[in-house]
Amino acid sequence: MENHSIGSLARAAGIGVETVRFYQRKGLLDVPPRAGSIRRYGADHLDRLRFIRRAKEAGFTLGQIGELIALDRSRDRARILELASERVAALDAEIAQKIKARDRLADLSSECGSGRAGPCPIIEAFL
Amino acid sequence: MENHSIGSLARAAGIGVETVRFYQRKGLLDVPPRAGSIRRYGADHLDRLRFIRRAKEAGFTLGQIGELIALDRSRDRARILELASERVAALDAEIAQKIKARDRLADLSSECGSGRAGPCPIIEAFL
DNA sequence: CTTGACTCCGTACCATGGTACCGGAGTTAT
DNA sequence: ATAACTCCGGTACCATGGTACGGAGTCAAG
Repeated sequence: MENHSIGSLARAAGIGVETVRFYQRKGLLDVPPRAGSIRRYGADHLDRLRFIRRAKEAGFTLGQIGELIALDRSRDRARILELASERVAALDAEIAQKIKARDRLADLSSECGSGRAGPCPIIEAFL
Repeated sequence: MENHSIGSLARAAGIGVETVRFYQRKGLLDVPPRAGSIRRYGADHLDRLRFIRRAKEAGFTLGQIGELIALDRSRDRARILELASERVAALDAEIAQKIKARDRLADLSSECGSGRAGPCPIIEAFL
C-alpha cells in the first residue's frame, strides 16, 4: 500500500508517469524525499492524485485545484465555499447551454433523417 | 450589408480581426478577392462566421466544423447525421457528468456552510 | 555480471483556440 | 497634405493539460 515508485504510483492512480511529474512541476503534488536515488511515494500521494481527479471531474482547472489545496492547508472554509459555489453556478450555466445545444441538434437530426430532398437542415439551421 | 473590410466583418460578427484571419488559415472561411489591395467580405462570409459560432456552441471543434462545411458542399447528409448524432450522444454524456458533479458539489457546499467545526467537507469528500 | 526495466532531470513538443506584434502600404477625414 | 486609422502577410506568443524524448544512473533477476 506504501512505498511506490513513480511508475507504480502512476499505475495505481491510472495516469501516466509524465502526468505525475507534470503535477509535481505545477505544485499540485509534492516531490517526496528519496531513498537512495529513487523517490518513494506513499498513500498520501495517491490520495492527492485521487483528489485532483475528482476535482477535475467537477470542472475545476488545475490552477483552481492548486488553490483548493492551498486553502485546505490554510483551513479557509469561506474561500473554499466561494470557489465551490462559483463552480456550481458555472456548471449550471454549462449544463443549461449544453441542454439547449443538445435539443436543438437532436431536433435537427430527426428532421434531416426524415428524408426530404434538398440540403440537410442541420447545416441550414445553423445559419 | 455587404462590402465589409476585415475589421468591419469582425465587428459585425462580434469577434476579433485576428480570429477572422485564424479561421481563414484553418480553411473555415474563404479569403475573398480583393478590390484594390483590400479584401472585401460579403453577407456569405458573415453567415459563415455565424455558422461557426453556432456549431461551436453545439460543442463541435473547429476541425469538425471544417468537416461539416465540406460535407455541406458535398451534400453528404448521411455523414452529417452521423456527426450530429455522435455529438448528441457526447452532449448527453457531458450533461450527465456535469449534473453529477454539480449536485455533488452543491451538497458538499451546503454541508460545509452549515458551520460545523473541523476541516471543510468539500475537500474531505473529494479524497 | 550483464541485460532489461525502471528512474532521474531537463527540455521539447503536441493539440486547441485563439491573440499579439511587426513593418510597410493603403485609406479616410479634416 | 498630413495625421490617424486600417489593412496585409507572416511569425511569434499565450494558456491549458498533458506527452515524448534523450542520456545517464540504478536496481533486480537470471
